[in-house]
Amino acid sequence: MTLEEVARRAGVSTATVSRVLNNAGVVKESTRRKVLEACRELRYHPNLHARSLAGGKSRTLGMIVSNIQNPFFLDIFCSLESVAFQHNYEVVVEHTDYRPSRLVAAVRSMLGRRVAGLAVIVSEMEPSLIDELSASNIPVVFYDVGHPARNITNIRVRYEKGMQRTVEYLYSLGHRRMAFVGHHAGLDPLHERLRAFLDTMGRYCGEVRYTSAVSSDSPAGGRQAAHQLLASGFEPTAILCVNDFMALGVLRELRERGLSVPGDVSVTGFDNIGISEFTCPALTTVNIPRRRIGEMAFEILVQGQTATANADREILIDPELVVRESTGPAPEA
Amino acid sequence: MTLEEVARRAGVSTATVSRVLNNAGVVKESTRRKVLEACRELRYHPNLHARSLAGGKSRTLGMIVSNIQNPFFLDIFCSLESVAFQHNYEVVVEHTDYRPSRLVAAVRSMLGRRVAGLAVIVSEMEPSLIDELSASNIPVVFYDVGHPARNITNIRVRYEKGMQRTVEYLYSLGHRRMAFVGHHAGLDPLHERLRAFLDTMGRYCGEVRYTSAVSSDSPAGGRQAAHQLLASGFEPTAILCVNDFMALGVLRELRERGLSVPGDVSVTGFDNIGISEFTCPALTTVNIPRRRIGEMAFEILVQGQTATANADREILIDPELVVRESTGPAPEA
DNA sequence: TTGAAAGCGCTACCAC
DNA sequence: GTGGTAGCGCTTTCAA
Repeated sequence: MTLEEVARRAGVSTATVSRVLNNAGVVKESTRRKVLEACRELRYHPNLHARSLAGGKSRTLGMIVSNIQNPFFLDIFCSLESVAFQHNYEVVVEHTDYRPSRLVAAVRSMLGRRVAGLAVIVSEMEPSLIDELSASNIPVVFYDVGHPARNITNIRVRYEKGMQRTVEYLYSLGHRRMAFVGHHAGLDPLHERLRAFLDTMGRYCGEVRYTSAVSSDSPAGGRQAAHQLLASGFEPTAILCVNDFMALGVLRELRERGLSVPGDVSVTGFDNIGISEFTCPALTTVNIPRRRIGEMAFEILVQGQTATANADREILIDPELVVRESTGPAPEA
Repeated sequence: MTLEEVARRAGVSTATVSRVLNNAGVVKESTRRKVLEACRELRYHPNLHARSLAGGKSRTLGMIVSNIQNPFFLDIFCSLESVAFQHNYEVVVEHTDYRPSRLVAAVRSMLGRRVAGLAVIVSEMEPSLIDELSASNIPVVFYDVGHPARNITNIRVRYEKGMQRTVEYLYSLGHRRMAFVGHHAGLDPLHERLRAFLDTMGRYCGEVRYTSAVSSDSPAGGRQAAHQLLASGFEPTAILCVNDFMALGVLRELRERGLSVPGDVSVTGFDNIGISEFTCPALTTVNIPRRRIGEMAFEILVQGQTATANADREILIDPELVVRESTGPAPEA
């Protein structure tokens, strides 16, 4: 089914059909009606590839995330998608499973689609990408990774701040043995969270003992990490998780072991995903404004042509601690 | 950046560049190298729209879901995506927010993309769609809704079975006051779950009292529904949720109210999503094999050309009860 | 208000 | 092995 067949059926030219379908130019009401009817009868669906090719422009945004199963990423996607939808854009999402090679492939694929803008919300990185993207000339938003450039805006969260506040808070509650649960040790931005943890620990040198464990980014991973942690004999009074998703599993493992939270062990997450409020006990965490990040991404990608000052090319977010029920005084305090 | 520029730079024809890029036909190793280098230097990314247009075929599958935030849908997407990826296909996903109008738009959009196959995993429906899709001639898989047709395969879960087993199980534990928590009362397949509940209730006529509440498909919705339920004065000893996602909220509300699960109230979900195992207490639910559904969808869409018998066009899944910790004897039993 | 026709960037077929 | 070239289905001037 093509434009031409519709045109023939309606007894007009393809140009006219195109005008009708795009509400462009002026078309006599009667012909418009004829065209629309022909479309219906023929069950015509315009070929979007042809449209993009001919039109040269695109109303599609791309988004790449590390792990779409983690609500943190999913929420940002939904937020972006929602604003985009309101503005008559669509967004296609791809995920990398934290693998740099898949990141590269995903970026290529997005560039091949000629997306109008690309949001890269990932934890892994491949240095060559920033050159490739910067050369591509399409608006790009990086979250967590990458560097600002002509067409690249950076959004990053000050993890150190969040981590620091969390540690200070726990310290003030008397905790002196803390453990960090993370995932994918090799990745930079995650390393950043771990480093933030270690740095903060450094300040209490001697005073606070600590360790860390690593597994996959999932509740099951969190559970496994907690298991490992507990089996090691190190008896933390507080476990800080790299994110809420893993914290779910940590909570579960603790319960399984008969340890009460926060009675025996305090637990903190990071991100403040929706379900962190529905865990038992409700999770103390660090809020990252995912909705806002999605909205910002849209603004930057679509309306960002205005702001060209490189000064605006880096956006910093200060996360804030959200105290709920999973943290309390250290047992021995 | 176009094929032609690459060809010029490499000193060959566009045909040759195309061959190299698609590993098609035979190309001398030296020219192949030249072409590849030109691509690299020029940072060339083939225009996928042009490719689809010219090639006529597509390695993209489409998937439409009602609520991508609900892990049930997300899991099926991930499963499909994963098999697809292994076979060098991609899948684009769109979500409808349970709105028939968005379903129609999503289908149109997918048809416009000329996807190689379409999986429609939704709870809402628009009757005209099945005609439209059946005319489109692309392989389609419907889950829960729609009817089999020449190019349409149906996967459906026998909710009645799952619901029935759940009710029987609860009944055997002494429960005589049950409540159903659902969402989007108007939708057919959901109605189906509710009806399954009501039907089963009917069997115990007089013996079991029951009611139901409705809210949005989210933990917050579940919480609200539970709130409403409890405020009504009806004191259920068991709450059956339309899915696990909402059950999360129900569990939370109960805890908030100081009601113990399963001591005071038993709770069941449906779907057996990953986190249902991580709730507190772990959720008794009905398993729906999401991974398998995603895999089946792929097989049907991509390899399904073989099976043409209409007999194969409907696949039934019997869900099974997974008993965990959120259910127990009725308090007064 | 409408039509003719020149591309958009690529694939695929047919020559050489 | 490689090049020429006719489309793929649509948008978009430019004329009429």
